[in-house]
Amino acid sequence: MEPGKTRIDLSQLRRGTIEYCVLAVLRGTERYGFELVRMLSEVDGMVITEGTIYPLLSRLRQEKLVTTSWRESESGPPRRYYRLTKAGERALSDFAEGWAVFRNAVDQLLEEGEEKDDHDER
Amino acid sequence: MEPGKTRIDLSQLRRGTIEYCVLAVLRGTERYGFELVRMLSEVDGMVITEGTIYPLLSRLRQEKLVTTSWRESESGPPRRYYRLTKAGERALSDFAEGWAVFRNAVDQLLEEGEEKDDHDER
DNA sequence: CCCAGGTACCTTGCACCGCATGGAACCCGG
DNA sequence: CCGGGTTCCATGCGGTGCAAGGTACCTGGG
Repeated sequence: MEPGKTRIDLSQLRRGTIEYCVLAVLRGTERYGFELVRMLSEVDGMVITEGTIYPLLSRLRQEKLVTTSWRESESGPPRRYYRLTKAGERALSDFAEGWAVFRNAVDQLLEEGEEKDDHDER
Repeated sequence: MEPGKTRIDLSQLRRGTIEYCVLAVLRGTERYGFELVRMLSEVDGMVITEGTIYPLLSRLRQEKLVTTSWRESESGPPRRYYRLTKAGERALSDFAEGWAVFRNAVDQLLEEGEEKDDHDER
């Protein structure tokens, strides 16, 4: 590890949000687990592995936020496709509300009293 | 509780952020634990209790992100005041970076596909 | 004088979830 | 037949928010 580059452990940050990011990606389409890992891994700031997603998907299924259906693949074992339920859609929009409030709270706290260097503008 | 108001458990969301919210509030001033609970509780979306803050503050002290000093109070037991260290300031700004990236990732995922018309402006 | 209630500190234990690890089954090309 | 890609899954550890409970100090009322 280089000094001066104190990387912070951000895995705790992702807690409680990955779940809904998955739901968000499932809006409108069916997708399978491995695909979700690839998709979300490509988003900057969203590291995700199989060890994360499969237990997560099991929980979503158990809570009836998604339904699943097996389908054959031409290049590999069969895939389990996930689709949003009504409850899943509602959970997602509920979360979006809570997220907005929380995000603003954190932004506000981080910005307050930070008027020295401003190199980005929104 | 009204029906149709399915509140989501947001405590998971707070994981890994409260710590830095505390550091943020400590920028420039000294504050004591009980005060921090009251301050953060007033921010919308930031529920916090003593059971959360004291273990958290202990950890911050152990990691040398804050230093403390006892001071008498005129109305009650003595207070332990917390002050940011250099390491604390650095940890805070490191987090702010990571937070911005993560927040944008979540925002992006939540917004995508939320539009009914098929023309985007970005 | 004592005791209820506010202030202020703290510890202990549970629950939750991200992720590392490891494994199974299927297919293909060499 | 063997290695490597794809696709699924289960298990266990570790960090952390929070509820519950405990101590000590001060003030005011009965």
